[in-house]
Amino acid sequence: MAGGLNSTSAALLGLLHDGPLTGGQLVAHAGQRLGPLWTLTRSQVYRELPVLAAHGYLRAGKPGPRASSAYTISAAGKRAFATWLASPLEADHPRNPLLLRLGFGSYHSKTDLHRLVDQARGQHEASLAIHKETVNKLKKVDPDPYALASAEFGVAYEKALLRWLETIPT
Amino acid sequence: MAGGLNSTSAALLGLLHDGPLTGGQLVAHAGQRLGPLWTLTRSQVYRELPVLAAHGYLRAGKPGPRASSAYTISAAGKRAFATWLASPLEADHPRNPLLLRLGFGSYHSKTDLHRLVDQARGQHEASLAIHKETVNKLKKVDPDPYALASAEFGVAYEKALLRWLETIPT
DNA sequence: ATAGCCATGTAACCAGTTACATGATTTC
DNA sequence: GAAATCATGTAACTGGTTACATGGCTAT
Repeated sequence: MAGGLNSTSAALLGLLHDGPLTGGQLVAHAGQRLGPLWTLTRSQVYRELPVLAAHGYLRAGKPGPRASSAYTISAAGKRAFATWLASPLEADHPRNPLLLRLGFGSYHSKTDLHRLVDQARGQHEASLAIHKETVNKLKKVDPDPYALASAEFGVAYEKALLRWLETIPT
Repeated sequence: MAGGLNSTSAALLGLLHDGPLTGGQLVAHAGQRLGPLWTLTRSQVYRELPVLAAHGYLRAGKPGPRASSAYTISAAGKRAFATWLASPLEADHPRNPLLLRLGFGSYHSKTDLHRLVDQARGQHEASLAIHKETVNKLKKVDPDPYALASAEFGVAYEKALLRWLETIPT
């Protein structure tokens, strides 16, 4: 972490801009605020927190119940986060299990291929519904236009995938 | 690997259906045939090959230059691959660095936000061009409709993303 | 024949997932 | 106040990336 933050750490620092949080609270906030856009597991959070503290980006408060302490972001932490925000965008490497299977399409039996497409359709229709709901909720409640844009990406992605799905030769 | 194959191993077994290949050749074939649909590094290949051999899915030939031997898929290997093909589709968990940054959109300066969007546009226009070219090549040369469908997914994905990009509030 | 280059294989590292142990809290 | 449940923190493991060492090939 000499040069820059990894995405997980950056996400944590970002979340802590709104005030001190404990590990558990961070996990919860990440789930809500970053939601399906970027996942973050408990293990990752608890692994990164001490590292960030060691770098002086965070300061741990007094341990509460279960040795859980709230972490506060420092000035250095805010600086590191700002640097990350301005740093070059990492490449997007989508890795879709459906595509791998489809790459071997000619080895599939007709039935297996149909099942594969059906499964994919089911999964992505479900995701589409979730993203649509998120969009609707945000439109009513939250004024942050970027959270809305992210959710709309989800909708666009799922729609594009579903449309493409129907073009697969059977 | 008691129950099923992981995606990497499955990809290797799939590639070996066309005949014995060495580690290096497998890497090359993966790059060509699976291309951007599913990446596979040398390290992964060399790690999985002995494991697959130990399971009896592959049989190593006589070592050639540089201790590289061609691996042949066994009947058990073909069975394992067929089982994998028919097994339930894993979920698709896209994880897009752009979305994470955008999730913190309100912390961006206007200039940084513009730069972010510009970078993303550049990256995805480049990807779109590559996928389009792949589609064109395949249309002329390769008769496999599934390879074509995969490449067309690439095009659809990039187009959807680029269209969405322009809707981001500046 | 040698120098430089490329391909091959290895190893160390980092990120992400799953599964577990145990401390707190609620409920009866 | 005991039992069941839930949240918290840890640890082990798997998958993926990066960086390195060295064998073999090519060109002069």
